[in-house]
Amino acid sequence: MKVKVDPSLKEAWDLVQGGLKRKEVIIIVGACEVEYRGRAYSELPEGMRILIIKEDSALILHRPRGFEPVNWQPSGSIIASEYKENMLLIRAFKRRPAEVMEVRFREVKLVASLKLIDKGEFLMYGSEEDIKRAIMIRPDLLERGLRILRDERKTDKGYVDLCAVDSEGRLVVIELKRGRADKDAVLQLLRYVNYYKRSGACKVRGVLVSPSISKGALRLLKEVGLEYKKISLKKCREVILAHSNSSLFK
Amino acid sequence: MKVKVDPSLKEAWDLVQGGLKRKEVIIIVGACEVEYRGRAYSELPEGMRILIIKEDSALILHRPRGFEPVNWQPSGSIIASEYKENMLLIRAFKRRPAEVMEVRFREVKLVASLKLIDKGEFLMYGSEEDIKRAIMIRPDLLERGLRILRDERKTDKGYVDLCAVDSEGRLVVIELKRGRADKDAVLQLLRYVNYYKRSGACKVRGVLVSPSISKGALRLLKEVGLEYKKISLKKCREVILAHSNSSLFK
DNA sequence: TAATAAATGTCGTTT
DNA sequence: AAACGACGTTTATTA
Repeated sequence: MKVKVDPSLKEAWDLVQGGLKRKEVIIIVGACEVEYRGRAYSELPEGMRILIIKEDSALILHRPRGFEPVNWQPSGSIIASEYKENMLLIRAFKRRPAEVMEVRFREVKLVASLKLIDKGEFLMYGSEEDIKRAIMIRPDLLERGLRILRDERKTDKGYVDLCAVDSEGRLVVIELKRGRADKDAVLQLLRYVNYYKRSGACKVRGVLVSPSISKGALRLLKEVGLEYKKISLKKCREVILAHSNSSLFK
Repeated sequence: MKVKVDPSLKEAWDLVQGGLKRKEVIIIVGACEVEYRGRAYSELPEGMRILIIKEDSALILHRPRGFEPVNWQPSGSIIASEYKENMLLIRAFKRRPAEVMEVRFREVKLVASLKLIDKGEFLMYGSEEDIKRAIMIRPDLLERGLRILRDERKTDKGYVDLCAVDSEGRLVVIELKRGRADKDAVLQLLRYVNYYKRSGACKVRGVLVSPSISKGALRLLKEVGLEYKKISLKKCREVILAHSNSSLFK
């Protein structure tokens, strides 16, 4: 790891050049101005910020407040650094869409470059995919007598989350949301249901499944003759865990 | 600014405590494991990462690759740091929704805490708002004889981007998109147009305005009897600049 | 490559 | 507090 506190711009540039060459992660803290041109245009006059350059050439520039970076460039950019006229320039190009971000440092307070070793596998529970998994294990989470049709979404034009057949033989189109469902979710479901109604002969139901739903969405849902079923993420997690445990004993 | 390279965990903790108290921006680089519980659940085993704690208590944890943080907590969290059992704990709570993120450092390579002075005003051009502004200045960007109705969106239930009256006295509902318009944009416009058709007596047109549109969206648009008008962000920018220049001579 | 939908989306604005 | 829509959304998946 190479670190310099209050380096000259020339020293900082040397360190950045080395870091880029070795594909390390680089952190620069200092006074800079920023310009972006691409899908939109932005300007940011001088101020103290933190720039992170990652080993896959993603760039992230942070101000002292807020969760979001003020400017950035995603992975796979082409990065160049230059030292001229008492400035340290960092420039990141990208094609498709064509975009450029340029950071001009007037002063660097801290610069560091190091290889970050990070092999940890990130695990997340509670995604929409997890709800789907739970329902496929236990369709009765929605209603008794429900039979899930595997991979219906592939065969159809729309990307339906799940399809099933109810105890009376009706097709049940299911739309899942991991958070509060809104009007968009209802319209999404409506599109799929209409598709099946047009194309198929059998009766079609549409069910929106989520932990909660907005008032407006629920009103719209009922207006267009769709159904709502509440589900708990916690319950889904339990079902998945119980199932993977029982699978161990097969 | 306080910086320590390869500090002991105790030293790092001292520096973090001081930084939190003074509401500075803190950067920690080191080996850590992470846990998150809230709207979802996540686990990340040990690895080298970068943690930024901002002065408004936003937390951002970055791995060596990718644009997005692997874990985070937005502004306004309650942050606590602890030193125990050979670990430096950083913990961020948030209510509504209730969420906790905990970072456990086993080793710290670099820690820095400093006051970032950043008064620069961020300027961005090319937003949807800019398209709206340009059309309000020069409605003929869309078509001749168009008259924009000011702030129609306020009086209505839906948040229509713009309303206008065409040369034949028909109401024109306008939906703006700064990027490529998709099916969602068409459905959004359709909702507003239907609202006006139901509630009003006069004839209603719906026009989607954007720099480009997806094939599927265009097909859907025509199916439901709406119109498309291409617009260039560059042109909008020129119109706004020309207008603000001419305003100087009033 | 385009299109389509998810996301711990976040953020701002209005009700 | 809830709802609604924009975002340089980004990212992943699929045709």
